[in-house]
Amino acid sequence: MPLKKRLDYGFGGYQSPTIPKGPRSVRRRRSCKRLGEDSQICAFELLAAVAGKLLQESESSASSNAEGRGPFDIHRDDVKCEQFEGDKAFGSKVLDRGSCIGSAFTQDPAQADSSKSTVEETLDTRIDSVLDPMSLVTDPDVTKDVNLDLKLEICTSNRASRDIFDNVKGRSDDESLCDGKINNGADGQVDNGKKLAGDFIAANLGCINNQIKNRVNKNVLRNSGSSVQLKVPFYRNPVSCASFAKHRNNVKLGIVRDDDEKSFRCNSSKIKAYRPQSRLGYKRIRKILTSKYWKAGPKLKDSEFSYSYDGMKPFYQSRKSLSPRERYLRDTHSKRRKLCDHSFVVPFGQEASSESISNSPEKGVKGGNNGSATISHRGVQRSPSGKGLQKSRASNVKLSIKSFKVPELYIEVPETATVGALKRTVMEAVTAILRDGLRVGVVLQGKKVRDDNRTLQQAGLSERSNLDTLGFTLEPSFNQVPPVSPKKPSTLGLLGDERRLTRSPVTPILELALPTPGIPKDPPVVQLEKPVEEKVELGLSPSIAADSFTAPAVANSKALVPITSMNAVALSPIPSNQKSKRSELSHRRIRRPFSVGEVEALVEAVETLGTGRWRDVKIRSFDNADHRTYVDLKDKWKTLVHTASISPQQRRGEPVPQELLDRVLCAHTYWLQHQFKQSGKHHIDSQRILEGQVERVGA
DNA sequence: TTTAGGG
DNA sequence: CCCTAAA
Repeated sequence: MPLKKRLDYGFGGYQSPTIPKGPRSVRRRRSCKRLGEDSQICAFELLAAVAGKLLQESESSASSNAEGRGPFDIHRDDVKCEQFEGDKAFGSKVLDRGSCIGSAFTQDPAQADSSKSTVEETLDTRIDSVLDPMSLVTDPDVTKDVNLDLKLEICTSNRASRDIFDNVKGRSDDESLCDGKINNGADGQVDNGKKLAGDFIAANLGCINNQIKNRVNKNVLRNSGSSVQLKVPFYRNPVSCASFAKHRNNVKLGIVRDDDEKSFRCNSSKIKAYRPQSRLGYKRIRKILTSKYWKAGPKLKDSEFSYSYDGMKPFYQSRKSLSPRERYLRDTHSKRRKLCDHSFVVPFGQEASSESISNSPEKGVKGGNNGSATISHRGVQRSPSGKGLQKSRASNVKLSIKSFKVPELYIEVPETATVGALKRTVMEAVTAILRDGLRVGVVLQGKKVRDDNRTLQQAGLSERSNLDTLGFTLEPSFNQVPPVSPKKPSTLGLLGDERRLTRSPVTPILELALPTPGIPKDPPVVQLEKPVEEKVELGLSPSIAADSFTAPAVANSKALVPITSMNAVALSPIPSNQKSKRSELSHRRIRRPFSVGEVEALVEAVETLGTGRWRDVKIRSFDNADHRTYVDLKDKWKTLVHTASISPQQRRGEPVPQELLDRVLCAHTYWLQHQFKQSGKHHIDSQRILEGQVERVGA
């Protein structure tokens, strides 16, 4: 079948050899795009909330939860929680009408709308209802409200710290805060936590709670007079649920929020200070923050946590759950890589803290009991003792982080699943997120500060002037590991281990088959998707930070498999190491065939956004896939169109489902027409056009 | 930097 | 995937 340069699939005689492209100046930078881009699901928050609720319920069966106990009130076989941004709505609707070649565009705007509202309402209720329990979980004995006012003081010291949470875990006494006794600290932590939080029943969460309590409540709250409150913005107004593919018999829930200032219940003004960075900066930050990939973790069992050896691991980890080998790996890793160079030191005097911005290796951070947590950056590897204390001449940089946002999370469970199953799924997801640990990154003026040895001054942070462009990021400790087949739960553990071993710049590419989005899985599926931007509000100082946080794909003991939405699609680990990148520069990139899942995501995005907006496509569906550039996506689309236009016999490589190819052709055709309309400024009745299209297709 | 296309 | 002209 000959392929014309531009395919022309029916449209009454319309030929499109030369489709005028809209001038670049016309490129849309609509706000709605931003909407879609920014809209993230605060799923983690929901999860946390739900988990809290779970806890509550398990604690007292007589819990008086007023809200319905039933599952989310979703009545359709196939509910799609999706809200289209302007463009998308249009495109989808139109496409729907024109749904050519059978299965192409399955979205029914009407249905989507109605169900959307239903879902939203339900979720709203739901979420609200869990809010209380959450606060309880977060801090049963200290926090009275859910507002967060975690004040951090960044001491402009050179003192390197292993990682924030190591230090946060710090003791309440005057013991050295940064003595690097991670293990010991962790031990005490756990034990103590158990004692303190003995009444937490749910094992997993209990574990987490314990540690949180210890590290946050005990060490921060108690030690300091100031308050550290976790603010958990529970939900934001539903704005858009990114790309839900239609699944038979599965209900996907997307907790949606908007990305507006209203999301932040306090200090919106400060948020605004950050906002102006606008899309570009935002995107950049997200890109950076969104570090790569989370992998499915090993199955979870109460006693079976596997912890990352990375950054904040100690925060969530209990030593006893580590095997010797794990411990070894962890330790060696932390030594080998200065993973986290920012430490979260518990409050002790702002004045007394740290060294100046110069390269002084070791500065203790101690002092008055002023209650602010201190983040000390040091440019040098932490010395063993870390007890040093020196007065600094340089002024401290004070920051207050008001809240952390967590990753968007999609949960997919069969309609027939029980509420209990849903709860367990959520619980597992939450647990897995925490279990795998996080790292902290620093972003300054939209750029990630990679050099951990740089001083704040050197990084340009020595003065307040730059604080407003300072951001902290939460990053997954590990690269995402390709999801495993649901049928092979046993491999989960292996992967879990393997990922530890393979996280080197030369990590081989793991290309595992991904479940096709269109194919419902029996086991519940939890997916953490698109990273959610995280904002850190700064209280004392003029700085505000943005924080992003990628979501881990989570697997439960039943072999949960992340569904494919490109954002969660298994990604081959990419060397985060710039050097290796550079050294490889000018080399041809390795070939990375698109998986079906990726194709699906691409198709979905193009259906929505159209061709010619590859950057947007990238952002929309491949934001996390750093190895897919918009050029790649464009190229892939090109080949897809070609593939779709040739006979199946001529196709090579991994077969793409015909359904997808059909959608490719349909979208391709549609957008040709659409572009034509746009550029020609002809306001042709789309209905008629599409009707014509349908006729032709039908014929 | 992003698009659009040829290689 | 790469390379690049254009915008």
